[in-house]
Amino acid sequence: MEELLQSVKIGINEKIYVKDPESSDLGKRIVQESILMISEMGFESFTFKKLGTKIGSNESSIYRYFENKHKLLLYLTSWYWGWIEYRLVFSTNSIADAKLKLEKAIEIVTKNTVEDSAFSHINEPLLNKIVINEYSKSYLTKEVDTENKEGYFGIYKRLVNRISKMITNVAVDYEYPSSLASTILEGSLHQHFLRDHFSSLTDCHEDNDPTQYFLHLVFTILKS
Amino acid sequence: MEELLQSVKIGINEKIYVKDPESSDLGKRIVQESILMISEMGFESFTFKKLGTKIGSNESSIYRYFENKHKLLLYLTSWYWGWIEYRLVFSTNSIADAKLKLEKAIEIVTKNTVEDSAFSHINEPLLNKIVINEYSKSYLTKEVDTENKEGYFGIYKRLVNRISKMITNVAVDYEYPSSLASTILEGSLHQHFLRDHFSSLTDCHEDNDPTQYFLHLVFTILKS
DNA sequence: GCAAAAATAATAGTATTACTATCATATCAT
DNA sequence: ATGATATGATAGTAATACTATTATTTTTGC
Repeated sequence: MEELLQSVKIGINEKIYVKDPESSDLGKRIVQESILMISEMGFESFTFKKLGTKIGSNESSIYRYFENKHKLLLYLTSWYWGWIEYRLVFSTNSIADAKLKLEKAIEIVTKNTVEDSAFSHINEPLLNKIVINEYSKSYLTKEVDTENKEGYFGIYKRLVNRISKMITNVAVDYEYPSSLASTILEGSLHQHFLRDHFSSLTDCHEDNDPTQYFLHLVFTILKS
Repeated sequence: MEELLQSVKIGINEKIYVKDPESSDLGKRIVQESILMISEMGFESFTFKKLGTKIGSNESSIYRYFENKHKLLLYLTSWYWGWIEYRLVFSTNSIADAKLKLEKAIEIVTKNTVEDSAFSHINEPLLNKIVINEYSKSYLTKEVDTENKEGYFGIYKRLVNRISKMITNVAVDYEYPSSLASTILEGSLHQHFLRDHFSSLTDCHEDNDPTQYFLHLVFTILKS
């Protein structure tokens, strides 16, 4: 299993990058360091110039991998969702019972992220922080529709649809499986954010985490 | 009632602006035109220079009202939530039944916005678009915690808490009233966004709007 | 082991942004 | 009429988000 995982590569829409960062050492350093920098200083303060200095490389070299920092964010978040999807498929595949399957899926999607040794240059917990703090910015733009047509959000959409189908498998008559699936994904990021910055707006704290909240919410709805 | 409304002013944290835009003609034009421009071109493309040109005024004059465009966004979104809160309090005040009260609140908070003649320089439907597309950007920053301490998000927090209390009044034993309230507010904006740009990720379309989805969701949960 | 190709680095330059500062002019209140 | 306040015009700055060009390394194919 460990060995199997080591050969897995998260497949990302090739239009998102100019040159595949997985294909070279510099590329991997760009990805690795950008995760550290963005999680530390936030997406707006992050620049290719700063990243170049940090990795001892040149600004112009980074542009050979990504057109701009928006594309880099799309790359990082796509990778994250691809990784979540992979883990979701992997862990739910063998579960026959629809309810248990959905339960597992919700756990994977809403739990706080732990490190995965299979991808050594990627710090998953920090990437998770980035997704919580920055993911919305990748689609709340004037270019969403064109970028969506280009398939830049493909992995995320596939993930929502997987969960939507799992919901339908638990309750065929439920009228809002896609809305509920997207609420789980987006809402979970939001609850994590509230826990960190607006604790009075959430009941998710130490024991009561977003996973508990959404498990209760989803299964109460689908029971009826 | 019409006359009563005409004298209402949405109270916004004074630290958000340098000079109250409601206090002058130029200020009102700044607010009025910025709503049109931001909703049309998006927040990132919008600049004070462009706004100055549009209203036949000077960039430097706009800086006398708002420190920067981030503060202007805080102002506009605070106004929006203040206006929603006002309408929510106004229309639920006379309702004695807790369930009907919450139902009304959810309607006000999740429905698509219609124009309000009481505030002539503010185009509420366009402001609603701005909130859907840009609100997250106002708090997904490195400065959230300091700005939160300054009270910049006070109106929004009060609104979430009002709904949270209404939830508790319907179901005392429900464990996640604040999380559910924040899910309704944030989730509703998200479902509106998905309807406009990622229709495959939502079941909210013409007839099935976010209001229906959340009414069903909330009352199913609180029933049990 | 060497030449060609590919990758990376260095440098310079551009338009735009997000301001700040200063000074001039217009309006308004007493 | 005077002084205060609001607004406008102009200029300037540092940083950003790039593009373009040329130089230097590194890789690779034979």
